[in-house]
Amino acid sequence: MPLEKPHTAQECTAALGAVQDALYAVGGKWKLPVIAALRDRGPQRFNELQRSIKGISARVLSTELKQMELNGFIHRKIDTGAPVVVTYELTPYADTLGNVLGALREWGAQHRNKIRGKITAEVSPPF
Amino acid sequence: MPLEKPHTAQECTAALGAVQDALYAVGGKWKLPVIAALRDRGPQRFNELQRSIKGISARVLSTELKQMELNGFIHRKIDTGAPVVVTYELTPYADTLGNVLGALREWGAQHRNKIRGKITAEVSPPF
DNA sequence: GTAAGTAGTAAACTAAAGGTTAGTACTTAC
DNA sequence: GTAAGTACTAACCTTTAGTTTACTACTTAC
Repeated sequence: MPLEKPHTAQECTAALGAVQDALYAVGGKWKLPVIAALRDRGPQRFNELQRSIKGISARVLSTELKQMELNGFIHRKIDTGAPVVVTYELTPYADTLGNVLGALREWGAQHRNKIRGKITAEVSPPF
Repeated sequence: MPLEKPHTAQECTAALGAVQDALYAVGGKWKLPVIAALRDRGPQRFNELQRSIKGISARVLSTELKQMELNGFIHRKIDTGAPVVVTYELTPYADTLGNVLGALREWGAQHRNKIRGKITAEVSPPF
């Protein structure tokens, strides 16, 4: 069952809203690549991060980082020494996405196979 | 860990792609409301469905239904009797979204509380 | 025959997301 | 002092998502 069956209309609306909030938090083109870059290359500075994530522009990186900071996924660390150094890093809170991303990845992988299978099945038989 | 740590760059890219495919399949403004409407009101005809989902236009409903049919979530049943009757219904495959939607709803609900808590905490102390 | 319903599609629009180019203010290396 | 780097922001443009309004072709009830 897609969403456990809620009993009241309020519960149903709340469940829908919660799912949509979650989708919004990880949705868009670049949030996952940002998380992935920080996860497997560690904390990075702005330009470093831009180079890590192929194709992202400074403008978009900047806005994504701000949203993700608001959502608590990212910490913007400022060292106010001789040259100010700004470093972005994942917070422990970002780890709470584990289940969500795990479920999405698993379902997505299976779905990809299913769709590919369908196309191959429709096209291949006579060959 | 957000995404179990893959060992190769290929695995990492594949995992990211899978997550993005999944997000695409359930993303957008209306796919979840459509699923919810069919889930709790049962199979419905086009205009019926449009009335069930407050605010959706015929054009958008039409395109959402087509995409969801391609993804295998929905079956378009045609009874070619005296008046042709078209009915939309969820397929068993739509149920495979259970884990994904469950994880999203749970995380989303918790996140909503966290964010609300933060704002209240920031604003309320002196009062 | 006309009013209302079914199952949509077409054309034109607005809004939101994202991309491109350029520029700021500052620092460090040569 | 000039070239290159850091950490961005501003202005503008394109693309995509979603909305609005109207329309078709067909059926059923009165």
